Amino acid sequence: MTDIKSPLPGGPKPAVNPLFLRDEELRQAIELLFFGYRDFTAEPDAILARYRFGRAHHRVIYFIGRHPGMTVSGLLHILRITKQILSRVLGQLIERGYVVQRQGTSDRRQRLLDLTEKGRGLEEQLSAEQRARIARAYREAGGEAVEGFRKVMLGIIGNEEDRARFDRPAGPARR
Amino acid sequence: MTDIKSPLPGGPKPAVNPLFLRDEELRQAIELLFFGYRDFTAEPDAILARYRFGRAHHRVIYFIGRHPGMTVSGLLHILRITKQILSRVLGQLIERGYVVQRQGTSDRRQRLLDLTEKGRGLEEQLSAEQRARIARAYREAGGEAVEGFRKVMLGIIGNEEDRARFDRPAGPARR
DNA sequence: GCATATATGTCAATATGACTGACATAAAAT
DNA sequence: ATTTTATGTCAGTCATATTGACATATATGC
Repeated sequence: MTDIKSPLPGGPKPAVNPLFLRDEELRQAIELLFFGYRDFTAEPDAILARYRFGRAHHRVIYFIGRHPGMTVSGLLHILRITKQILSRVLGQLIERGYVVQRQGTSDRRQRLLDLTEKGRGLEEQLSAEQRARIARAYREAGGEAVEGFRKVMLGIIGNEEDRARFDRPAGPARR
Repeated sequence: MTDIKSPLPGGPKPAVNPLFLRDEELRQAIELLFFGYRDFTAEPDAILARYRFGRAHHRVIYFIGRHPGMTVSGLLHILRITKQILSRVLGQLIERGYVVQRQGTSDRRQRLLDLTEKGRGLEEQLSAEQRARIARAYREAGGEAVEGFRKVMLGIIGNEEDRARFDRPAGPARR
């Protein structure tokens, strides 16, 4: 697109947006993220409401499901919330039988967290909606677009540590 | 880059994962959105906190700035919140001089909303951080990736009406 | 072994964002 | 003239999130 860098093959003067990253394009990106995230979270939120859970419960369930044996401090680090609010949300999930704790073996101060069967059921139900939405979007956009989406999203994620999660540990394994 | 569409120059069989949309890839997308949105909103949130405003104030300021003369019901429709909470947030913004109301001309029941100079100043400050983040990500990812990002995000946005906002009313004006 | 640091938990106070439900007013539409 | 629409407001409730203070158990360093 927009051939900056390529010196315009003899045509009339460039006239193509000299800045390229113009305000309109950047604002559209802001809005894509806003509307996208709004819609991306709407369905799980509706399910959660039926359980009298909130979005925070979803995130906790999601990451424990993704990383069984996750510690409390691991969750705090990912979610960037305070231990007080995590403690409450986690306490509710444990009390209602979605999550279990066990003591760490090498460090017995740690509480290792796992989903119960019930927890895996809810996790599946919640993320199924999101996976279906992504799958549809990916399918319609095509493989090349998906690569572009990943690149841009990785660029938006600020720190290297978080980016490192996406080194395709079990990714599409293409090539 | 990445020459799909060009039919693989005589190479060995495609062998590209038959399912392609596997669970791992979809979960990575979920996490890209989670981490991306988290980082995307972190800086504005920090600025807003200094004004004792919240994310809701940001969204209201953003969309009024984007669409001067926006009505209350227009905001309600975009933000998908109740009039009660909008009324409170909007009231605070008006009271503190960031937004002004004027009566609609064709329909005098309407309150048309605009940013004041002060409001534009704050809007600029808030979205500058986000635009800089996107600009960096776009620049690093390249134009083709940006197109892919847009395609996928549009796919994630559920309804046609919201998607229609992105018909490049003033987009890159390519071709 | 003692001191310190870390992992976790808990009590309290506070703010924001969001909801439902009920009701009110002004103006437009039929 | 009645009804509908655009907006606003009061009241109650809940989830998410904060800061600050303090407690306990366990590791770790010296």
